[in-house]
Amino acid sequence: MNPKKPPSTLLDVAAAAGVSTATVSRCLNFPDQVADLTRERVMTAVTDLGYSPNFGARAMAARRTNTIGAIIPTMENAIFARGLQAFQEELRVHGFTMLVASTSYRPEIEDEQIRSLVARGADALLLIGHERDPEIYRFLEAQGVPAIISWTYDANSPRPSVGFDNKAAIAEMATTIIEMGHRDIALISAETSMNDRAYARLLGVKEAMLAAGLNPDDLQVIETPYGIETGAVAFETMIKNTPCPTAVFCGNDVLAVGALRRAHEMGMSVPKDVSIIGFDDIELAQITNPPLTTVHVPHREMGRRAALSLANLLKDGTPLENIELPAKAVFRGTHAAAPKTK
Amino acid sequence: MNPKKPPSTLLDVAAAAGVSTATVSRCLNFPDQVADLTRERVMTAVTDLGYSPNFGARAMAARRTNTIGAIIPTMENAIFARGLQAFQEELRVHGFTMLVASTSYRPEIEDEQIRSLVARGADALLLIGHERDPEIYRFLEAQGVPAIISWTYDANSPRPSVGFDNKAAIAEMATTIIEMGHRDIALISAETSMNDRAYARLLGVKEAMLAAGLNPDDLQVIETPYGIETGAVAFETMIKNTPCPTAVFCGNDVLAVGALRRAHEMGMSVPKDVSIIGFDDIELAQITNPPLTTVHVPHREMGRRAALSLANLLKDGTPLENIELPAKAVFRGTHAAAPKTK
DNA sequence: TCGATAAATGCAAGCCTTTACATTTGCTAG
DNA sequence: CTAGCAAATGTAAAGGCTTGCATTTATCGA
Repeated sequence: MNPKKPPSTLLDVAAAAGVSTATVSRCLNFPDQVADLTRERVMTAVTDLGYSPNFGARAMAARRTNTIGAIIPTMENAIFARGLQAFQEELRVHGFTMLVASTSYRPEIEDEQIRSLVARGADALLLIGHERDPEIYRFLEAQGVPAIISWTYDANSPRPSVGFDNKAAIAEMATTIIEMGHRDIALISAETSMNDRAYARLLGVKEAMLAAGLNPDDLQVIETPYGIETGAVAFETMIKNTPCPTAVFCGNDVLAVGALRRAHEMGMSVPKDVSIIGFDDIELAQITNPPLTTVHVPHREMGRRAALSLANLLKDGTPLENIELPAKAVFRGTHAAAPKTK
Repeated sequence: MNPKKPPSTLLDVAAAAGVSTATVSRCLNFPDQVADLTRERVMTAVTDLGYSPNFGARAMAARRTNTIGAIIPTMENAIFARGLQAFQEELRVHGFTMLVASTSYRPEIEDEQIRSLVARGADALLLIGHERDPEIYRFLEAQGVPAIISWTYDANSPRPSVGFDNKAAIAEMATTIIEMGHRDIALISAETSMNDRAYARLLGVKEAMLAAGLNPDDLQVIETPYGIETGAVAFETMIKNTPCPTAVFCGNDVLAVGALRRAHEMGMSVPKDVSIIGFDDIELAQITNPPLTTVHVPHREMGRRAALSLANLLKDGTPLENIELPAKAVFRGTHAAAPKTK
C-alpha cells in the first residue's frame, strides 16, 4: 500500500497466475473460453492484486468503450429524468455505462455535446427529437456512431426512433374535448422552434379542430418557457382574450399546473368555468386539486426500449427499428363540458 | 463517404498538413506552442478530414479521460436530478463530461457501479453520503481516484464533502414546531439503514425533542420506501397510534405530499388538526394545498460546487475542501400550533 | 496405440495518441 | 559574422489491452 505503487496491469496478473496476458484477457471477457482451473487461478490473482483494467488501453485495443451517450434538454424536467433513469438501468443490465449531457434546449449546445460525447468514445447515442442540423447526422455517420431518436415517433422518418406520436396523442385528447362542446380553444405551448415535439402537439390540436369543423386558425396560442410560473402568467393572459377560451391545452403538465393554480387564484372554478389539459402525466398531475386531465406518455418504457435497441445493436448488430409506443389520454378532474353561460 | 472508410487518424492529418503527428497533437492540445501558419494548415486538414481524436488512444497516452463519474441513488427523485443537472452544467464549463450511474439505494449496486465507473476511466467521482464499506474507500485510494461526498456534511469527517448538516437542519425546524406546543411527534422516514442522511434526520428530531425537555424515545417512527403512496399509508398508520401525533415530520417532500393527501382523504384539516412537515423543498412543495412547510436544501448549489471542486482538483491540483452549505426551514402552510382539544 | 479433432493457451502485432528529448530553424547580441 | 538561445518541429518510445493465428494439450474413436 505504498502511496506511489502504480496500479497493476494485465501483465502483473498474468505473471502472478502463471499464464499469458491473452488468457487473462479472455478470463475477463469470455470466461467460458478458459478452463475452470485456470480461470480460478487468474481470478485469484486479479483479486489479490486489486487489478482493474486500464480503460484507455482497453478502449483502444477493442475499438469500443461500452459507453453510450445520452443527450437531453434537461434532467430537471421529470419526464427526461424518468426516461433517463430507465435508460441507464437497462444499459447496466447489458454492461454499458451512460454518459450524459444536457443542452438546455439550445441547438448549438446540443451540437457541441454530440461532438464531445463522440470524442469521448461513446459507442452510440440517444437523442431527443428528430429535428437538428443535417450536418450532425452526417458527422455521426462519418464517425460510425449509431444514434436512436426518442420522445417522438414519425413513421416517415428514415431514422430509427422509439417514441410516440405527439400529434396523434394530443389530437385524440382534443377530439374528445371538442366533442364536449368546447369551441374556443387555447394552447399554452413550449417554444416550438427547434422543438419538434412541441410543434407536433400544436399541429395535433389544430388537426382535431379541423376534423371537428372548427377553424384551426382560431386556436389561440402562447409560447412560453417551461415552468409553473410561466404557465400561470400565460394562462392569465390567455383568459383575458376575446373570445375567452373554455378549454386550455398545455404543452406539458408543469405549464398546466401553473395554469390551474392561476385559475384558482383568479377565482375560477376548474373544470366548471374552464377545462385545463396537461401533457406527460408526471407525478404532479395526480396531486393537483382536482387531479389533472392529461396525456400519459410512456417515459420509462421509451428509455428502456431505447437502451435495449442500442444494446442489441452493439452486441449482435441487430439493426435499430422504428418503434411506436402508445400514449393515451387520461381523463381526471380538470375537464368538463363547455360552460353554457357563453 | 464510402460506408467502410475508417475514421481518419492523427497520422492522416499530419500527412495532409505536411507535419509530424506531434505537431498536430500540440495544435489540438496546446495551440499556442505552434506557429500560426502551421496551426492554420493543420486545422484545415482536421476539418477537411473530419478528424476526431480517438478516445482510447488519447486516454491511454494522457492517462486521463476528462470524464467524471456521478453515482446517485436515482434520477427519478427531483432532488438528485436537479443537483446532477447543475453538476453537469458546471462540469461542461470546465471541459469535463459526466458519467452517470444509479444505485436504487442498494449498497451492492453502488459498489459495482463505483468499480465500473473507475474501470470506465472516470478521473474523479461524486458520491452521495458518507456511509459505505471502507473497502471501497481503500479501492478508490489504491486506484488514485479522488471522490467528493455530497448531500451531507460532517465537520468531523476526514473525507471532503460539499453538503449541509441534515441533523441540524431538521433540528432547527423541529425546535420551532415543538415551541408551538406539539408534544406528540412522529416521523415518517426513508429507510435509515445505509442512508446516513435519513438517519441524521431522525437524530435531528430526537435532538430537538431532548433539548425541549421531551423524551426522544417517545418519537414515533415509521420507515418506508420513497413515494407518495407509501407516505400516505405510513401517515394513516401513524395517525391511529396512541397517543395520536399532532406533528408529523417527513423524511422528504414526496412522503409529506402523500401524508398530506391522506390526511385530507381522512377528513382531517391541515394544519388545524395535524401539522405536516416536509424536507427538500422541491417544486411539489409549493403547489400542494396548503403549500408545504419544509426544509429548503440547496440542491443545485451542491451540484455546482461539487463540480467546481473536482474540476479545480483535476486541473490545478487544488485540494478538495469540506464545504458546508446552509439549509433552512421554510414555513408555509402545513404547520400550526398544536390543537388544544387533546 | 495412433491419428484426428477440439479445447485451451500462448505469441505478438496492432490500436492511436502524448510527450520527453533531440533536432532544426530563426534571431539577437556581441 | 557567429555563438548562443529560444521557438518550432520532429523522432520515437511508451502506454495496457485485445485478438487472429499458431501451438500445445487433452479427448476420443478405431
